[in-house]
Amino acid sequence: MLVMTDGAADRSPRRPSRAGTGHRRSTGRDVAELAGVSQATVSLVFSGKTSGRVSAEVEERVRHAAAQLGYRPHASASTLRAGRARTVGLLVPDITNPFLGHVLRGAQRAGREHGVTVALIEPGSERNWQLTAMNALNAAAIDGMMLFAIEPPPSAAPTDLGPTVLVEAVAEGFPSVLLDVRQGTAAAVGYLLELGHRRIAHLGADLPPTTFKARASQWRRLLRRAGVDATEAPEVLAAFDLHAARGAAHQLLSMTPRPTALFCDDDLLAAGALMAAHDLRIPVPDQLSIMGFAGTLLSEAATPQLSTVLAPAEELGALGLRTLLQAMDGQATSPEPLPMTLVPRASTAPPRPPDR
Amino acid sequence: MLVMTDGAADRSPRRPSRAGTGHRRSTGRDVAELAGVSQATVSLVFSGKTSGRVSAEVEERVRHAAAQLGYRPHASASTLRAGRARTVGLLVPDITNPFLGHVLRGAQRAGREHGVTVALIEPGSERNWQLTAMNALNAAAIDGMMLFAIEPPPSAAPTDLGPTVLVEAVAEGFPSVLLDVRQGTAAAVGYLLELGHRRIAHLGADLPPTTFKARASQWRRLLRRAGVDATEAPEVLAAFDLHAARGAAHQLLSMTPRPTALFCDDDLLAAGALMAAHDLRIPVPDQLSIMGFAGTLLSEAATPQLSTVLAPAEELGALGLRTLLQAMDGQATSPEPLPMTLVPRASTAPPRPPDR
DNA sequence: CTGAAAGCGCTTACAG
DNA sequence: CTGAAAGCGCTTACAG
Repeated sequence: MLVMTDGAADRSPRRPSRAGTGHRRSTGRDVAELAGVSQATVSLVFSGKTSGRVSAEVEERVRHAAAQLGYRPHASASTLRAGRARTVGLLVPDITNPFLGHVLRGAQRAGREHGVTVALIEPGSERNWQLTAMNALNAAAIDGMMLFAIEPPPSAAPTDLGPTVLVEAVAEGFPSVLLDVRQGTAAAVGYLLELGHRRIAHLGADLPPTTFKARASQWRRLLRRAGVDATEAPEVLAAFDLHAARGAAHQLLSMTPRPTALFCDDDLLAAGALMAAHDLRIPVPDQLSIMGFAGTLLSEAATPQLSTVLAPAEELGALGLRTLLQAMDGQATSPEPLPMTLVPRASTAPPRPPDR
Repeated sequence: MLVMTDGAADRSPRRPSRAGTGHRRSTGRDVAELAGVSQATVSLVFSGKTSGRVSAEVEERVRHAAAQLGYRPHASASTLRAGRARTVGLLVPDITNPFLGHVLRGAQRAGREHGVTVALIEPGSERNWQLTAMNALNAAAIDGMMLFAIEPPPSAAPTDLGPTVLVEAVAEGFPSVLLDVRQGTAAAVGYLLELGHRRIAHLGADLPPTTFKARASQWRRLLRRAGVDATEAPEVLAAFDLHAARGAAHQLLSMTPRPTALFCDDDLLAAGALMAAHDLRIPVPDQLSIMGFAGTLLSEAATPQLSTVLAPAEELGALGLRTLLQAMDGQATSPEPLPMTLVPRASTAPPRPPDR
């Protein structure tokens, strides 16, 4: 049996080493020695700045030596010297949001192409996200950040925060990356209208980001244009969780005359509405159509499967990252909003004429 | 309008500065100057090593000066000098797994107490997770890692990888943090038996981690002990996604005699089973009981809501982190597995006597 | 095309 | 209880 001593021998003042692993990390100097070049050349090779500086033959020698030693540049040394971390933060209000995984994945994939790492940050217990963000920025742990469905307070000027891009949120002076929620809402509500529904109620999310306001106003506009009166098409807002949505849907479904369709701000809310319909023994889609929004796993897993409007989540994350990279270069421009796709499934059908 | 120039003036060779923010980050030296102490004292204050080294009065002065300047220690400088990143990696096979958000949250909260950050790493496009992990470790970006539901290949010795803890996975020589899956399975299957079911089929996940094997063997053991023959209680394995689960459940539900209950390895698989029951017009729970496993959002959002066994996800993450911290100190011990909790909901009921 | 050297902002053993 | 100084491993302008 091998007993790993970590003690006396390792306590030399100037030579900190990774605990427990036994072997010392190799450095650029080690690689340089083995390859017979200077340490600067090694650095050039690993930062991809060889063109016109290092010959192909020397580069090959360096890479070979590095592979032999299992060398990777020390991220912190590089950050410290170069003044950038090549890491950006993705600040989210709730890590457990099912949509998020795909946004993060898209951002990470796009980041990988540019040598940038995406760190997921949930402000959580700290007082507020702005503090968290400033801390990360001041600690030089990140070079910039994406705020997902969080709006900066009006007091926060873009220059206070360092390079920042809003994803599914809007604020004066910040570049935004958005879904085309108006078009998505038009697709969803238009589809319900085409099926023959008129009493299309709205189960909305009671959250500040404008992405939700846009759904509401567009829904209202389309119904008005179709000649549906506001009294026929009620609206209830719910907190962004299953149980609040279930309660709000109960309200909507107790109205007389009862809505024949529910347009929900998110799949999560639609899942809550499905629970309410089940509670009240209202068959879906025979007596009630339910439309989700987002196209998460939840819309597929629901019974019946939810008709929804699919958001290109990975693309949103990737576009967010690319826009942030531009903002870090001082070129902050908001790209075109990303189109959404209607996905008709089993939770929607033409309205049935009332039985009585 | 303010035009932010980033150019000439900033191009001095020795003085890299954060782009676009206008103001230079303040350093420990700035704080020291303002507080009238040495830079070393500032460092002592911020690394919490003041006791018996810095007087309360001086500490207060330093903190005040730091607050005025908005100072935060430079994370990379600290990492470089101290030889540890105070960051650990959480390696996961699939970022979008709904269970994961809670595990990560638990790990992050526990980490915060120890000044440790948890970075979420999805190996994704890279060749394999081991490469990703070694890269992160070699780049000194992380000090250790948790592998969530991933088993290291038999060839990987614990010493190759640096400090590593397995979460919901087991391998020779690595400390493991586990759910008490045997107890959870006993709760689930015991509950179905008590309801009066005998033909309890198993819809299993076709994945390597032993956590799944444990469910299968425990299910089989309990049925055998209850006198239920293997032919009465069939088993089908499915890939870990909704559609595979749906297909596998179709298989189980086409058998004669049909199982009266399905014990599923995860809520996701149970949701697929629910879809299959719906496809086949088998009412749940009247003609078929379905048990999930995990207690994710999916089990709540399903219609009917899924009876399940709740895994303490946040606690699992927190315990994983604490165990990793111990492993980094050379004290690698596997804690007791975490108990799971039966949550009876609407997808289970006593079996109905066959109609014919 | 390559090398020598400065210095990023910290931490820490040591001297006082 | 406090300060001066070394050095972690890089990147980069400059000299050759």
